Amino acid sequence: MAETPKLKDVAKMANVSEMTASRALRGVSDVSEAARKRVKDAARSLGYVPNMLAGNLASRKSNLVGFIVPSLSSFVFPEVLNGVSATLAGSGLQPVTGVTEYDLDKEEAVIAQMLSWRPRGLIIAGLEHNSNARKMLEKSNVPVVEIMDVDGTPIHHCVGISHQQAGRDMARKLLERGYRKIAFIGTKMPKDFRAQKRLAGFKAVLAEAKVPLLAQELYTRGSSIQTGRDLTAKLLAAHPDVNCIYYSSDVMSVGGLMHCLSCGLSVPGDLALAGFNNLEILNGLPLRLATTDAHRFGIGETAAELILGHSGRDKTKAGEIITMLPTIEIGDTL
Amino acid sequence: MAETPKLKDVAKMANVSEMTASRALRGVSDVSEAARKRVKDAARSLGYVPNMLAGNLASRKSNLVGFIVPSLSSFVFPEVLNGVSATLAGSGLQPVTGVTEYDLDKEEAVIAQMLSWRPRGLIIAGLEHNSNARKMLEKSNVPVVEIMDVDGTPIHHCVGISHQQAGRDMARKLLERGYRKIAFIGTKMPKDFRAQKRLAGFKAVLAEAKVPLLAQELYTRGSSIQTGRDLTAKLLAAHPDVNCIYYSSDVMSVGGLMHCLSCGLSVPGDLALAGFNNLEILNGLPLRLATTDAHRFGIGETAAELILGHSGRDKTKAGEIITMLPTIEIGDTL
DNA sequence: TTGCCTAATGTGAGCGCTACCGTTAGCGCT
DNA sequence: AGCGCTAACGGTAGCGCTCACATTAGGCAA
Repeated sequence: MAETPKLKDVAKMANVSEMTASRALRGVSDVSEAARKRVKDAARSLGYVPNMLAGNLASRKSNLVGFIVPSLSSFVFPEVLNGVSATLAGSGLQPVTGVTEYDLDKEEAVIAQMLSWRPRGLIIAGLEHNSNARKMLEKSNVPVVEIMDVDGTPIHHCVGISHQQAGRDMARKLLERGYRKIAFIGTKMPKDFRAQKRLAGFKAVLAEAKVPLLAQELYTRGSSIQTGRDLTAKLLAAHPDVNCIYYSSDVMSVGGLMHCLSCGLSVPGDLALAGFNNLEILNGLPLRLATTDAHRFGIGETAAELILGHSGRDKTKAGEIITMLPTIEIGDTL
Repeated sequence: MAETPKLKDVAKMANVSEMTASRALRGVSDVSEAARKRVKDAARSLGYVPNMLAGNLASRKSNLVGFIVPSLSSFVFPEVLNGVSATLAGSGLQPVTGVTEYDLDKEEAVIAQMLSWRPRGLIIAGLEHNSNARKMLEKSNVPVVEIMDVDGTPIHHCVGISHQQAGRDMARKLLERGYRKIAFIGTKMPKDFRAQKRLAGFKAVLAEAKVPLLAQELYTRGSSIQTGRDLTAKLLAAHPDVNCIYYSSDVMSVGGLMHCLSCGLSVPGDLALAGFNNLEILNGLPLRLATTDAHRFGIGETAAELILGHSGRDKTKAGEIITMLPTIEIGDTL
């Protein structure tokens, strides 16, 4: 029993051919109940663990789903992965994670690595890729689901919200509520395309309404409550007239709220706050922060479903574009 | 160019044998610079993507690392995954994620699935497994790193903190600070072994000091600020004399703090609060909550390093047990 | 020259499965 | 009896690579 048992050993023990053993273990038809039972018993008693590498090579498809995101350190992508994982559970497919750090060249490398597994599908955050990456994805025969964002041209499928619209909607909402001294706090990362799109949409609506964006604070590192708090303080110190701040993330707006709490600013009386994502941590705070729901979990679920749905149909058929709505949650801070 | 190009095609184009092409692409020695360049150019111009399934089958080892955790919906495991992913980046290895939902039978299934990939290593949260799972892991020839916890007998390697000690230390700290009206709020999940160990250690020290645990609130769903807030309110309503609460998670203790803020209780004057994990969200709140650092990211990093380190040595050599210290951060709430 | 050594390359022989097709046995029907 | 049909099973030929071992070419000492 030194070596790991192979299918051959199981077959021998069950007195059937390898083929029958293979069918029995995979739950394929054309096997009598008696044989199936013998095979399963043999497999169990030998402690047989199938070799997916061999199986998938022979059948020319794998049970892996690539999941490629810019980061795992925010609250955003882990929750998407959670949705993917929940939907994939029980299907026999498993997600392989790759992180790009908002770098399109790293993304290309990760995509290449993923494709070398001949995965059943690829879930990638964002619609922006460098030209090599696009080419690889297009000629790869692997169904691709681009997630989070729908503002662009997907390769096959796409599930997300329009971040442009999210920005525009929030700007309209703020204007509608009468705010005119508006500021923005967000990430500076030039490769966070979605944050950029939100800001662009936001600014566009303000411009249309001839309302200036009074101030803007940008940061490069990850979002955090502390950063939100510090930048809010800094921004208000420099622009005391601002009475409404739009943040690129809820984590940051929570920091804003904490600043207001600790220095006695009334919200939304003195300062209105709005974030983005609708994170779970917003629940239970002294005030319900205004935000936009980004459907993280649902996007993960839907992306995984799209890939599961690809079993029957042929590979790269017409892509589906599933647009979710960036619903604004008004909360108590506007 | 209908079919995906194979190594054979690259070799033909570069005028070398498959073997030389294989060596050239893998960066193995024994290839002249000229040949290597020709091969790489050919590969690029054909858009060649190697097939890991075939390659790994032939070389009998894969570039996958299994990562098995009970859940992805808390803040805990995504951050561990982040550490794993960060360390693995650039090594050519990639993490495959499996979720067990705190169910040892699901865990067994996930382990079986993972092992069928003949992964380079397996990272599993927790030291508790059912006997089948243990058996599979032991006879699998795959290095196993059990993480988070060190209270138990690891299969090979182990990286984590002692949760018993974390509970004991916090109890001592509370007693030392003079608290005697102590309560606990935590998860009821019978399969969250680590939370149980913390509570056991906590209770043991209280018992030694003959200090009763005045009250205890348990919940079954995931931790959240809202839940922490609600249960704190409920507990205090039933036990107004309690002046110190230990929570099984920081997310919950933040909820406790929010409750105090909103009903004017002074912290720690009226009520002292302590949590567990040292989550990032603790930074920037009105008060720095007391907590214990659980070294999530570091555990992920270290586990991945252990697996990377396994390249040279032989597979299942003496296991390393790496114990990190559950350092208490006193903060402002004790 | 001859021999020996090293660097660079090539040649089978699989890795452990599954797709594809062929075979066999058993049954009901005319 | 002879036919067709289906359920159950098996043999063969790979999947696309890499290992372990040749083999070749060139360089240098004796």
